[in-house]
Amino acid sequence: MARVAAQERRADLVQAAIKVATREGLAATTTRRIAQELGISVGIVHYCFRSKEELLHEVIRVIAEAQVVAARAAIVPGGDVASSVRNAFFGFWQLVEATPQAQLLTYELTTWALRNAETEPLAKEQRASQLAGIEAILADISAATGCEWKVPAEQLARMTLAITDGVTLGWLADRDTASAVQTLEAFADQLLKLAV
Amino acid sequence: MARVAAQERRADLVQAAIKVATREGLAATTTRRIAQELGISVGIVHYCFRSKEELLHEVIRVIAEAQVVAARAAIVPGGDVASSVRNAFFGFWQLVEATPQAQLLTYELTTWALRNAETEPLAKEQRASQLAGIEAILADISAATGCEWKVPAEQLARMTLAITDGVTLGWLADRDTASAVQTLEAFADQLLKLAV
DNA sequence: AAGAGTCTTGGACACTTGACCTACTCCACG
DNA sequence: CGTGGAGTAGGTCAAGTGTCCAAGACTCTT
Repeated sequence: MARVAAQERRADLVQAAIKVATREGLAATTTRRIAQELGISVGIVHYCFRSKEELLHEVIRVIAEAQVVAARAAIVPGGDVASSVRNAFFGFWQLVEATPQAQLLTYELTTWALRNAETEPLAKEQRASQLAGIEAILADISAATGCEWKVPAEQLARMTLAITDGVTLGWLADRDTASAVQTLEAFADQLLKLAV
Repeated sequence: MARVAAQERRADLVQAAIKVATREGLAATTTRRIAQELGISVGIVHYCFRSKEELLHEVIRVIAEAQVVAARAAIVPGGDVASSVRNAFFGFWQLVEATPQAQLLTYELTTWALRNAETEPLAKEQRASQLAGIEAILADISAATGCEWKVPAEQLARMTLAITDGVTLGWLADRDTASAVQTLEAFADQLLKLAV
């Protein structure tokens, strides 16, 4: 295999792990399977990472970052509050529909992280970055449209995250897109009533 | 070990599996560990169930039923719409706070079921029964207080499930009870505006 | 009491897992 | 050059997994 710097290999391994986990599930994501994805030998995994767990830590961090970036890029700036909020939800939903397996993976990673004490902080971290991302979007909308929120941005972010998480999880199970979008729109309307 | 009828043993095994999975996580729930929980030999698991998967199918069904029963038992009859809705949310939240690991298990089971084609219907079934349970609760409230809902009960149920799922998942990560309750209350208020 | 049918046992099986090891190849630098 | 260390290949390891089986033990019917 081509010679690659260890640090670059680490990034490659993280990406390979994400690919495999997205496609086949977290349970099927073994060190062998990850190495196979890159066409390299298993030994490299333990040369680049102290353990498989350390690799998964990195996976969670990378995904959390990517989520925030993707969500923020999805919103279309400009327009009034109503269309901004709707656009934000719509952008988010496009992401979900385009990458259902990736969404499922985030839930798998969350439950995995929550199951033992040492990885639990990662779940908190992941959630904190999600909330921060949403708060940033709300601030964007507020700045772009000159509106204010009746409730603190922090609480608004928590409500939004609960909604998106809940709707996504439900849709992953029943795949009823029409209902999911309808629910999302209903919540968007409710949210708009909190704008001044 | 004491001689037990196969059908009874099946129920015992399901309960043992739930105990182990709740306490130690779905990944740690092996056939050996389940048998150990009952103090019986591993062979019995495959004497009573065709496979471990069949056992987990049963686990999902039993848990889904229990959830609905618990949620429905939470509402206090009598009183106005506002207190009924609040009571329902409050009762649900008490269950979550009392059994965080059990809630985590439901998410683990959902992601597990969604990961392969043959168990996927179970995830749908689980969700359908949750929705049906919430619809029943909404109907109860409607009947008891003589109120009507501005939107179809089905959509209302979907919104409620999204909220409870989202808030629960978030709380499992950050354990910020005050914020979770606040978010739940905010949603309850929004929901009340849909009552006539 | 004898037998049939129902449960239980403990071990064996084929396989996968994460971890680790050693011999090797290659490249940059002195 | 040539040498040392970074990077690789491929294999081994013990411990785990779900599944299966033969043999025994219990309980009811005849």
